[in-house]
Amino acid sequence: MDEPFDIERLPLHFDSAQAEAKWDALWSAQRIYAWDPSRPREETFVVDTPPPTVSGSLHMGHVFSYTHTDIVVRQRRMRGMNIFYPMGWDDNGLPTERRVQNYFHIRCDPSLPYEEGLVLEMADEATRRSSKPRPVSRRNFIELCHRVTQEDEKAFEALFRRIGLSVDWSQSYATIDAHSRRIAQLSFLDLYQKGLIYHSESPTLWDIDFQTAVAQAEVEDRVKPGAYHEITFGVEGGGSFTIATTRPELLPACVGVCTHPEDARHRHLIGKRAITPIFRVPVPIFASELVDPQKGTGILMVCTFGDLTDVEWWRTHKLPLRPIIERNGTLKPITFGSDLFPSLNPQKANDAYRQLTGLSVAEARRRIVEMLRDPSHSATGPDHQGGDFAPLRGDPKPIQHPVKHYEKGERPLEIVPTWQWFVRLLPSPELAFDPRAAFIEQGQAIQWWPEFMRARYENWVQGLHSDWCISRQRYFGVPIPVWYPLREDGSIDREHPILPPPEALPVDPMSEPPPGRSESERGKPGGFVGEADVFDTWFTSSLTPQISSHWVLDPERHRKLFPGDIRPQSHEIIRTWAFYTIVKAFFHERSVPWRHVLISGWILDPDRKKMSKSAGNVVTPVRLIDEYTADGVRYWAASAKLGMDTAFDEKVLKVGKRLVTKIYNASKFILSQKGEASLEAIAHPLDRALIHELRGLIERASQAFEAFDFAHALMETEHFFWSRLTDSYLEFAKGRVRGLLGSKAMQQSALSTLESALDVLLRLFAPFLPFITEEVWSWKLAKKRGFPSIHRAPWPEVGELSAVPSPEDPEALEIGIRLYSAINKAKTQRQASVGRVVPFVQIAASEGLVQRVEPILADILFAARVEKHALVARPHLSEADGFVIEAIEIAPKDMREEA
RNA sequence: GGGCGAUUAACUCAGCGGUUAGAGUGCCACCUUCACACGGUGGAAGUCGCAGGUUCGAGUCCUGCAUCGCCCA
Repeated sequence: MDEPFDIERLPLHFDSAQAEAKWDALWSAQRIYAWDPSRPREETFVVDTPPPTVSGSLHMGHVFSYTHTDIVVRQRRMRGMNIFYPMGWDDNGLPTERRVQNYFHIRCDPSLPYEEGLVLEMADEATRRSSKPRPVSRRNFIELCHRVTQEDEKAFEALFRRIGLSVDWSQSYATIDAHSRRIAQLSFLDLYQKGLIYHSESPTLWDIDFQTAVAQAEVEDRVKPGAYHEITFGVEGGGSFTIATTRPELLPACVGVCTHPEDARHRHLIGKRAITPIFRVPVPIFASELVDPQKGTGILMVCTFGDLTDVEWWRTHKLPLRPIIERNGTLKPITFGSDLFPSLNPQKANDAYRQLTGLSVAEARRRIVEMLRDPSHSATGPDHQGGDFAPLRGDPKPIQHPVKHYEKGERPLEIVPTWQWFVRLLPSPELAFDPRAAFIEQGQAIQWWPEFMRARYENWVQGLHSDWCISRQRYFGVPIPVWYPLREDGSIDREHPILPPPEALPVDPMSEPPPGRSESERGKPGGFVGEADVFDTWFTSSLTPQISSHWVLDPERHRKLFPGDIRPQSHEIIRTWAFYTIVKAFFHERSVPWRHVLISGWILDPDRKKMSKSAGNVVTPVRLIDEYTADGVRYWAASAKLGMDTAFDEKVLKVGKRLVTKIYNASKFILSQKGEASLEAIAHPLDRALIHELRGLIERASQAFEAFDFAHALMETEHFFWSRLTDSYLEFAKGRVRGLLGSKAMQQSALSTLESALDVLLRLFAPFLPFITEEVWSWKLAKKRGFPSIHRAPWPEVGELSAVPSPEDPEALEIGIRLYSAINKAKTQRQASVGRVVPFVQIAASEGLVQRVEPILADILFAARVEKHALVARPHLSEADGFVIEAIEIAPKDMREEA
């Protein structure tokens, strides 16, 4: 940077790899991207960066969206904003646990004691196949999770640096680090105090493989094959009816029967009691609008629990709770003939149920279907102890139906009553307002880019049907900061949880005693137990603005950073990340978390499938950066507008690299010219026309950035650079620049125009192509303009060119291009290169055009290597006809030296 | 089933009420040219998904339909 610029020393080709490494190191060393905490909020631009899930590798989808953010950030920085652009790592949660289990071939067994100094190596494939996972203690497991994520974070940072993200790395956080744990636990205490959190044993969506609760936002419907089983029930006092169910194995959990109030087929049954087959349990028959008379037989059994409607009926009709599914998805032992499980024939019921105990849901279904084929299990007879026909009517009818799955899970979710913590999202007597209406309002106070993405958010809020279950039965997560007293009989008193004071956070209730108690009381009657559950990862991730702003811990910093300016993210997590973040900001401070949400689209493979690790169609970035340069890769990302899914196409990267090369070469030429450039010297009509057009470009590019339409700004800038500057103006100016044409003043005018235009264009390109622009800037302009880094130089403004008067003919450049093209075309059609000398050309045009081209004619003809010419006005030509080459002579190749 | 988006040249995309619809890539022809062959010049290439409608005028607005994708049931 200190070396004087010397054209002779510049290599023919731009060494991008060397330059990228050099600038990354220099930017770091000079803290170009550091946030300045002393500047006020109005001058600050705050980014709520998505913390990537640290899962081992980044693909082009990541590069795509992170580059979008960086482009916006870099432009704002050049506009003088004090940028707060942190990086977070989302390392807690299931993806990390799964990766760590697989990496070391281990599983967590919380009953095991901690092994001091446990060192494990990555397991090889043979070990994974031949042996069972090694059990490790909870604490060892968590330590191993930390180890793996720290390695992953390094790899992620390296890649993010390679693509030139202007992140302030000193502001990094991890969602599992002590600071994030403290903020998450503070959030819990605050919500608890505000009555927005409650603890209850209630039916919860439950993944039987991961054995954890999941929230509505993590559930997805998958269309799976199933079958309607038509099963005949008896009726107390005589009669029968036939229900249809896809889950016959839940028959022992049946607590009621339900039909539509208007359904004439079943209206006579309402108010009576039905008797279930096999188990002979009397259950009430009631009516509900929620029943779809078109589905199945129009009458159905209500179980605890087959689906979420069952939960609703169970609540509203105060039905008994008869859960039969264990947390691992098998049928638990139960005894009929008890208060909870009544039966008209307990012995038969228990004989039957015994065959189901311990079976998986799928196995139990097959077994119970066999039983239902036996007429002796029918409850339709007068004493309900058998009947004339089997309860199962005909064969099950196969259907395709949506089944709820955990988004990361394989087997269908069950609904299991468990103790869980919830954040209120639905209206309730405890709240003075409808949270959903408030969330919609908050969404409207935020600007969504593109605007239509707001509909995704509103759809989600309107469809909310559950409070937010925030507890997870996992290990690597933020602990829920709660203990429970143990009664004298050793039972857990969940009604009186013990919470820590805010200053004690973060706490781990599994390894620390509550305030004022001693660890020796743990697990003893009269003592306490720690809450073993951890938070849903979204409970922490929804606090990224507060984690960055040090909410509660540093009010002054918080005021400078909250609410933020932009939240970049992708559209599939509007219902989770965007939604929960809005919820938290509203509940904690009645505020929006940020002013703008920027939604990047997806990168699709050529088959238009989303590029994702699980789909196995990822393209890894490093090879592409090596081949097309970091700027080239960024060019590709920058070419796509926000919200638009884009098919991955390597051709676009190639174009990016071509642009980088062109900037390098054109800059080399322009900046190697001798002489002092100044705006005041710009006097030639062509020069003033170029500057005039440049002012228009600055306006259009700046406006595009206001609407976060960086792709448009890039397109405009690129087009100007290529077609106005390098393809034409640069050629027209060469005669004067070399002193071969016109006066000394006109030479000054040309080189001043070139340098000024390059100066502006480099700055317009800088947010997109940070490496090549910084490289070129450093040659000469850095010192001359007094901004050592282009990324701290001012974003171009029209006003900075005000020393250059408007051209008399604003279209002078356009007219020049038309003449130049006409001559080039004539040469090409005669199979001559554009470099060939033209001893004579006769050009015809309209009278008006002839007059307009006069002031610039010499420059154009020089560029076209014309020696003698005749320019004639033809009355039959209009200005739109342009220039007509009526005659042209082209010199032989070897004459070009004489030019 | 409800909501949202996409559908423009072989490919990737601009254009979103106003003259014969654009760019880049690819293709074809030509050109080593003094910043650049990691170039340049020129060319061919589209009934703007389909059908109606509004308008003096419609890829551009409206209504249906089709196909693809996403979100939600």
